[in-house]
Amino acid sequence: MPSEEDKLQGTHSSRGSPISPAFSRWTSAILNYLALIARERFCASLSTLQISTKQYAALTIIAMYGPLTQIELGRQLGIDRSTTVLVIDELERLGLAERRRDPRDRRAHALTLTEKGQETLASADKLAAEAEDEFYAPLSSAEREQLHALLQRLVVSLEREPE
Amino acid sequence: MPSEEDKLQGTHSSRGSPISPAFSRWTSAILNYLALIARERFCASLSTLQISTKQYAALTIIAMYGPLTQIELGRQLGIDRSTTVLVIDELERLGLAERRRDPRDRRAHALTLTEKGQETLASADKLAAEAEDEFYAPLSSAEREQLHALLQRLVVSLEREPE
DNA sequence: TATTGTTATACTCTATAACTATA
DNA sequence: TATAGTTATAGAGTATAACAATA
Repeated sequence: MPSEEDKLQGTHSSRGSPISPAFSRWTSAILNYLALIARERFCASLSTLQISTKQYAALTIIAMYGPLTQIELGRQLGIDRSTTVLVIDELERLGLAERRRDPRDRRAHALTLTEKGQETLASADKLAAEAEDEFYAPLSSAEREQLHALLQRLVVSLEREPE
Repeated sequence: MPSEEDKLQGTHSSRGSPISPAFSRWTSAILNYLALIARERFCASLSTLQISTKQYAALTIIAMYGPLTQIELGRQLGIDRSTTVLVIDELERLGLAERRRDPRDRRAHALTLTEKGQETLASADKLAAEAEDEFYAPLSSAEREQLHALLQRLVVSLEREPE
């Protein structure tokens, strides 16, 4: 949040505690609650691959936009340079990503995925799809698409705002 | 609430950084992103009253269910006993809530709002309503209700689950 | 023994500031 | 001078464990 948003990473599980009816009139309160639960569950699912949601996000960005620098990755993830260092440190330790010297700018690193990184990403994508299927199972296909579309509209509108 | 929900309280503002298109296929990723923005904005709005979203949540619960104990409040907020102490410390310091001895159990505190606390809660409720109106302005009334209903359905389904 | 509130402590995630090596 | 990456450090928010008072 701020990935604060991604606070409450894989730390302590606040599982259980349902949202109080006192807040159910606020759409944003429900939004926050559901986002938390979804994150917790997906995080638990990803733990079988030994990675966090932020690391999964990093793998996704590197695969899609790589090779790219740490600054560029941090921008896509919405995190600081120094935080990016830690994320890549861990991915490199796990053998999922590599830092290479960028030939055109020797200050920068060119980030790429290893073969294992690509495999892990594919597995994580599968887990993500399963987690979504489970989480939105109470809705029909049409309703689920409707929800996605409404949320997407809000995102697009936010990006248009001057603020 | 689960905080985490409320992590990323009013700390550093990562405003700006939009969600990467790389994640837009996941409804839960959008959910997390929107929840973050909504929380940030509401938090900024509440800062005029000198309180955080968690403190606002506490005021709401005390007004609705009070007098109640700190344990009970913590349960409603989804936070630990020790964290509850800090929340109440601050509310008491601001003159918004009071700890009284519960006559039936002298270990416990009976939490109540002061008059100023009730006034602050009313102001905060107004700010919350305004924040919601602004945030969901891109949607029509019908769409906004639809969104709320879909999210509410997910919450209800989650509570039914054995897990 | 169990529970309420409290305190001390530790842990996680993150950012800020200062440093280095390049540019 | 400015920028990419790194490191050391600090802060916010939270939980865990131990304790006193009470049940």
